[in-house]
Amino acid sequence: MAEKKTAFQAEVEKVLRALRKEIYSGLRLPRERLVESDLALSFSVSRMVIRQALATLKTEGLVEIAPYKGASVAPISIKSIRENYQILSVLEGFATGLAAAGLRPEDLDNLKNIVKQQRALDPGDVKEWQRLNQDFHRTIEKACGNRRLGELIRRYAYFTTYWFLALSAPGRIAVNVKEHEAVVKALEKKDAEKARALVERHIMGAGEHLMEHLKLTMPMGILQ
Amino acid sequence: MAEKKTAFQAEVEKVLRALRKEIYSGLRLPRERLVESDLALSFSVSRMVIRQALATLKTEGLVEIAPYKGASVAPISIKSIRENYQILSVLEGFATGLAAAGLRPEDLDNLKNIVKQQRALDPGDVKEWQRLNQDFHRTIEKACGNRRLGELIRRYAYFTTYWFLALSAPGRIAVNVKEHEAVVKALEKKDAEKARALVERHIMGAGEHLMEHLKLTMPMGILQ
DNA sequence: CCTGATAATATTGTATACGATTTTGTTGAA
DNA sequence: TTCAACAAAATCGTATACAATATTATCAGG
Repeated sequence: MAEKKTAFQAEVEKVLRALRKEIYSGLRLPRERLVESDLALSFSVSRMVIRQALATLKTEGLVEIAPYKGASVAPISIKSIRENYQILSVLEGFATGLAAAGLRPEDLDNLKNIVKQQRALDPGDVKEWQRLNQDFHRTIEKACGNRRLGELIRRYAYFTTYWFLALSAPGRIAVNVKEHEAVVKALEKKDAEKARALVERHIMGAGEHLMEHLKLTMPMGILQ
Repeated sequence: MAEKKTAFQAEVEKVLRALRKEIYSGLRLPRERLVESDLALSFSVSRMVIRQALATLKTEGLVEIAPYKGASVAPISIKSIRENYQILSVLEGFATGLAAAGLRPEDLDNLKNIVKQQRALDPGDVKEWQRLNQDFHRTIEKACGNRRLGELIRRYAYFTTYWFLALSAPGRIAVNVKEHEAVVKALEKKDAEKARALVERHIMGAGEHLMEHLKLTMPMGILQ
């Protein structure tokens, strides 16, 4: 994206990575205030860096900003989760369809390898599963040949690493791996339509499953 | 989006509208430099306002910004046009599918009315046609029930009003109106799948037509 | 006249300072 | 006690000032 970075921008990205992690790991809970001067102090960075980072997080939907009131971790609602998953599933599905055409042999090998690792995984190792899952989709995004689409997907994909999203994962891993296998098979046959449909349902399915799970297990009040 | 606006933000939006118009009307040509202090003077607004506006235009893909070199109108390439149309067609198609479910009767009437006006239009009146076209899609975006999706689409839709994009319009109006009619029919039947597919092809088709047109008529050098 | 080096100018990047707004704390009357 | 009114403090928003960088102009040597 940015060919050359200034020191300022590098600092912003550092803060960005840190804050994302703090938010989606659950260290910062929804509605928690993010005071600029505090953050500036704790990251030993100027307040402008923090402001820039917060503005970016706003576009990712992770924080809300109100004039003169400041930033806070965005509250999560079933509605916002659905909105995100819908967008992500559509974009990622489309990207996969595009990738079916231009996929290089080494990319396909890479995907097969990822799926194999996933199948061999300890069913409780959610963290590693999440990493492999990310790798899988990242590979496809790169291969789709639409740079702008890739950037867009990445922005929305941060969402899926939210702390509570992992809650529903253990029961999904087996299903997920099967779906990945089907996607790889479709890509191998260069069946763009099928690959696209599979991924779309794959992601939206994960979303639906998650939302059901949340409705049952979440203490009221955290969700919106 | 923004519940409350500060005076600063209002000024930013004013500049934003003006600059978008200047760019996509052709007043500012690709690669033209956008010097902050000049713009600040001509809009009688602080330089910070300009900077904020330029940053936003960057996310819309209308301008490029390089550190210490400043902003310039983004050069257009066939590739970037294709990327934009792909994204837009997918998102708008999906939104239409969603809208099929939740469309209110008055929205449907509204759409029918727009199409009727379009059919009665003087084939040379590209400006009015563009306006109606925008109305048509805006109505659908609002009815889709996914706020975030609507925002996203709007960001990418600015692109389609680029000055040279209108060049290919006259030969397209008849086709376009027919396609709109088909979409309305699908919506009336609440056939989400069909509405989605129609819109997707509708927009991507417009994109393909445009790109063919540009390859033939554009003086080399303006395109990238 | 060209070319490279250097100085002068123009332009952008950002830390700082200060005004605007919200939030918190205090006080006194009902 | 509870509440409203006001004051004080905290926090945010942004214009300004200056530093960093890029661009243009100048000029000496070939």
